[in-house]
Amino acid sequence: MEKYDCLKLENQLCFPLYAASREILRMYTPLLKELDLTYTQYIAMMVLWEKGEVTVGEIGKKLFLDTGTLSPLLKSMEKKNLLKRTRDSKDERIVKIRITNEGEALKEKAAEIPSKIGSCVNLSKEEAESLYRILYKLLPSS
Amino acid sequence: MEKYDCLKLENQLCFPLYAASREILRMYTPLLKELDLTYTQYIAMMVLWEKGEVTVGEIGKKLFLDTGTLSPLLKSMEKKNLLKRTRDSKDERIVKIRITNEGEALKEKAAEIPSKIGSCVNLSKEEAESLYRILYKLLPSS
DNA sequence: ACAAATAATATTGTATACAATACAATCGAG
DNA sequence: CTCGATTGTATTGTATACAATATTATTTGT
Repeated sequence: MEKYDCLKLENQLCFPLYAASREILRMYTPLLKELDLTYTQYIAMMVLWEKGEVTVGEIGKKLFLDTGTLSPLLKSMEKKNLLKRTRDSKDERIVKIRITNEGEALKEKAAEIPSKIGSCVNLSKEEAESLYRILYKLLPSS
Repeated sequence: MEKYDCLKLENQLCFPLYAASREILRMYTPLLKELDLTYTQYIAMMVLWEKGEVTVGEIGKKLFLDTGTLSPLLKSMEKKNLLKRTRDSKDERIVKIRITNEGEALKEKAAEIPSKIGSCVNLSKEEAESLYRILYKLLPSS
């Protein structure tokens, strides 16, 4: 092993992770476009579909995104009537994000997306499970 | 399995892929800052450290990035004297990217980065190999 | 030879990401 | 009680990403 071999792309673990992530995002784009959502908006909606109402901070923790990303994202989603932002009356620092009926309705169409993606991704069940498990080891356990 | 269970974050394969990718990028950021590089610039340098001279299109193919990302990236790297851009005299459509001495010199410092990252990532050898193999299955085989 | 197709790169427009900073509201030790 | 520390969001600045479009140069069919 040469001194600089570690700097070759094919010897890096991070690079295929980065590239595969973008590759899958690109697969989602045309499907999500039919719902007028981006991928980031889609996973934010996932939190709302499950919880109904959450704070900005809770979304950030779940998605590993900071407010620099979320603030403008949530504002643009409010403009599209997917959610409503309101300051908590008890603690004015907190902004509560509540899903609207329109946002809730989108769930129906969205439910078709995962299987469409699944059929494009060519992994065995074992590989998918293994990938899932290893990826979660890379995330901060909180 | 409920109809909407597929829309839960924890049942998604794409989400941990996306989150883990960003997580690792964040680990690189402070290390690369010492070299005044971003991660995208770093992997572009990897291509140059290995090849010396390549076309824009070749970099794009290797990194799975399109010209909308690469054009401004390579221009800013030229400003930092890491590389030189020149039109091919035989085919004026092609822009050749050639590493400079300054860019070549950076290789020395960069060689320390992979091991530093490796020591932060808590995967066994088997897990790392498995992850690597599966991720490459997600990339277009070209 | 030359118009149409193709190829390589650049530009534009939109949407993230995230570090750094700011700021307002609440908490907590003394 | 009160002021410094902490918390929750927002803003700013910089750097990607990528779809869509444009531009310029070669290639190709006839």
